[in-house]
Amino acid sequence: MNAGEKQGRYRQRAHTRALLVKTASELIQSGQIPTVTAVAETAQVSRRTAYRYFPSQEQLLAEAAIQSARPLVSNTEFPQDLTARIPLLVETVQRFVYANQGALRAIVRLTAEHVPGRSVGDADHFMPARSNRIEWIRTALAPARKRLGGKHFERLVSALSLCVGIESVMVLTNLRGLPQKEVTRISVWAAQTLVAGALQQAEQRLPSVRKKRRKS
Amino acid sequence: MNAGEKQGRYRQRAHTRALLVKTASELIQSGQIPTVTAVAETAQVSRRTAYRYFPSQEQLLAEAAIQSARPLVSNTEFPQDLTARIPLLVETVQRFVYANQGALRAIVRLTAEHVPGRSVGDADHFMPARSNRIEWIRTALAPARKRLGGKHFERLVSALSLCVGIESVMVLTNLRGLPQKEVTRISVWAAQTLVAGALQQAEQRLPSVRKKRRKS
DNA sequence: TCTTTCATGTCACACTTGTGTCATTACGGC
DNA sequence: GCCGTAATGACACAAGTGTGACATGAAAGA
Repeated sequence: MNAGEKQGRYRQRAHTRALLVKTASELIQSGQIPTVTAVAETAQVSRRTAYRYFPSQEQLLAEAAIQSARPLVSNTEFPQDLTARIPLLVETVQRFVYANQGALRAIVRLTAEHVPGRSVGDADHFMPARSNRIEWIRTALAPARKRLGGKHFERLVSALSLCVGIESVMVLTNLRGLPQKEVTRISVWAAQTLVAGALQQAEQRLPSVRKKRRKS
Repeated sequence: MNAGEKQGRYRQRAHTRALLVKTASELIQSGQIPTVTAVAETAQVSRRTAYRYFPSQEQLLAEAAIQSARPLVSNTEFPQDLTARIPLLVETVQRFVYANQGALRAIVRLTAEHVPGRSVGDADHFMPARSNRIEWIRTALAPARKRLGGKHFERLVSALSLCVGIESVMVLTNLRGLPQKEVTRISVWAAQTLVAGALQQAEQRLPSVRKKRRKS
């Protein structure tokens, strides 16, 4: 038996927990970074109870941020042409990032604490923020998988994960002082250039295949 | 009269301020994220005084982190060949990032809190964390400035700032689970590909200049 | 030397984060 | 239905963050 999930008053527990997350999520989306007290009061719940479900403010906010982020991930319809998919990918992701900037920055704050080298004592910090960014990129790049081969495909995915997402927005905004429009422009250009370069290198690696690329 | 810099007891002020930054820097480098109280006590200074120089803990820690980072920025001798400069730039920066990961992640935590949209009240939050990353990139790319032109040069600088630095390490480490060696490899590839792409596009924009570059 | 500033220290206050302790209430099992 | 336990509330506490208000001592300027 792993976790006593459906035992005792699990219904009440689930309700309280969900209520807290939902309340925190709403407060975050309204622009604030709410205190535990604020969340508890808004949720009509004792502050102590909030701390019973979430060991720290950050845990609560992180979960709220993730929840408020997830619904916006809709399956964007990608065109067939690879070169047209990239701007669509980047613009969609960056628009999403700007729409949820507060929540995503909270996630960054949390993951930034987690220095990979050393896991801290007996704290069971479950790392929450496995974003779906990688999935989006993989989907958008799917048509290039065969042409690149698994290894180079993954390298391109990794490279694109640097050009897209909250971290890229943070860098271009805070370090370079760019407005949203410029941020998106740069991201799109970088992504396109990387994809073009990867394809170009692939062609040079396999010059014999080049002529066959006309098949289907 | 702009700023009363050298008026009054400016010597004493400078000393106290430097002492605070230095103390905080040392505490950060020892792995902690010190409280203002801790910094003040270690520096043998009243807590109130620390708050007189730095309006918030963040300001103090940010400045300390920057200072602890700066000494490691030695003028790396760049070769003349542009294509050889890029790997050197990336490897140097990424090695530096890994060496100061704790401090740099602290900076990220701090800057991540600063949501650009809304400035809070009358606090004169001057954002401190202008890293020198941009300088390094500009220096490394300097030979390409003429070929690219100011606008495209800056775009390339922005794009490279996404592939290099603590954020890139965080993304590739936390999101993709890559070890240091792989992180550096990906970063180098991305940077090289971006530079090559930018140059290629510049040639296509100015075909008349092409014959003057006889590089293979 | 003697004021006059100015940097600093001291004390205090409101607010937040976590945590511990104990009472109360309401749900679930019988 | 009753009872026991589990969820919650009510306080309390230590520590930290910023921020006032006021005292004090030392350096600057005459």
